[in-house]
Amino acid sequence: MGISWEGNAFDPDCPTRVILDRIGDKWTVLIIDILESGPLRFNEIRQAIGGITPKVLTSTLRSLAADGLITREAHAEVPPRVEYRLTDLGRSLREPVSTLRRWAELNASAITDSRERDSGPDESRSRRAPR
Amino acid sequence: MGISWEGNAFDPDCPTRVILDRIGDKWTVLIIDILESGPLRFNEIRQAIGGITPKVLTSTLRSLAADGLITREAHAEVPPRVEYRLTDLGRSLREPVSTLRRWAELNASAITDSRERDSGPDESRSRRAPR
DNA sequence: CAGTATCCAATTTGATACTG
DNA sequence: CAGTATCAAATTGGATACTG
Repeated sequence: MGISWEGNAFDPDCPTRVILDRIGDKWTVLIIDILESGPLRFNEIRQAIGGITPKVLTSTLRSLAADGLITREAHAEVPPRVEYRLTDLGRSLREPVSTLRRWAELNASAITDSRERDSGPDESRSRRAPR
Repeated sequence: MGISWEGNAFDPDCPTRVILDRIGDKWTVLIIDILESGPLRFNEIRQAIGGITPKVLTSTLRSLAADGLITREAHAEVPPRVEYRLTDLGRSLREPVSTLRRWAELNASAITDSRERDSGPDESRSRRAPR
């Protein structure tokens, strides 16, 4: 209904806050992207991403599954085989994220230019604004 | 243009990563929303939001200004008056964020239901998935 | 008014090693 | 293979007090 959550960003259960937290996560969007082309196993995801430790991958995957964005299917075999698959809900998230991505790419230079102006023309280039 | 940054989520300078980091921030979206209706002063923003400490507000505002999403105008008066104002770039960000917000609200119940299913029907309700 | 300065607690992230 | 267990490092967030 028309209930406005705006201003409720403090509430960790506000749907907007929930999804903002998810996609703000370093790995979430990447994992969703990777799963788009089909289900993958734990180590396949791990290698596809590179740089993620098993612990972090596990917790990210769990969060995604808890929110219903992906499913986890453990096949009772030996050696074990577990497949992670994007749900329809997870797939549907790609569209709004793409919108954001397009905005980001379209305005990347504006942001970069602003940052350079901000840090000053003759300042060390390695510096970046605090986040 | 066609250059794909997908898979470059590690690079903190990847435009998508940049914007995902920004809007994933607890206060950013809220501040942008609040500034929509007109420029505000430091303490006006602070009170409008509530719960943010000056230190955090300062750094958030600095980041936003560095990326060109808002401007900071200090008027040489006493007592000092500083106005923060949304830039066109900042305003333009509201649309993709709204798309995301709509998705979140549309799918909030699906996520909530999934979480409940995930934690089990008879488990403590205070628990939430790790993020 | 619009911040800054300190300090601290909590959360995250990761490296590394180990196991059902 | 698909994780878990530990531990350490780093990044935040916030409380509180003070200042140009």
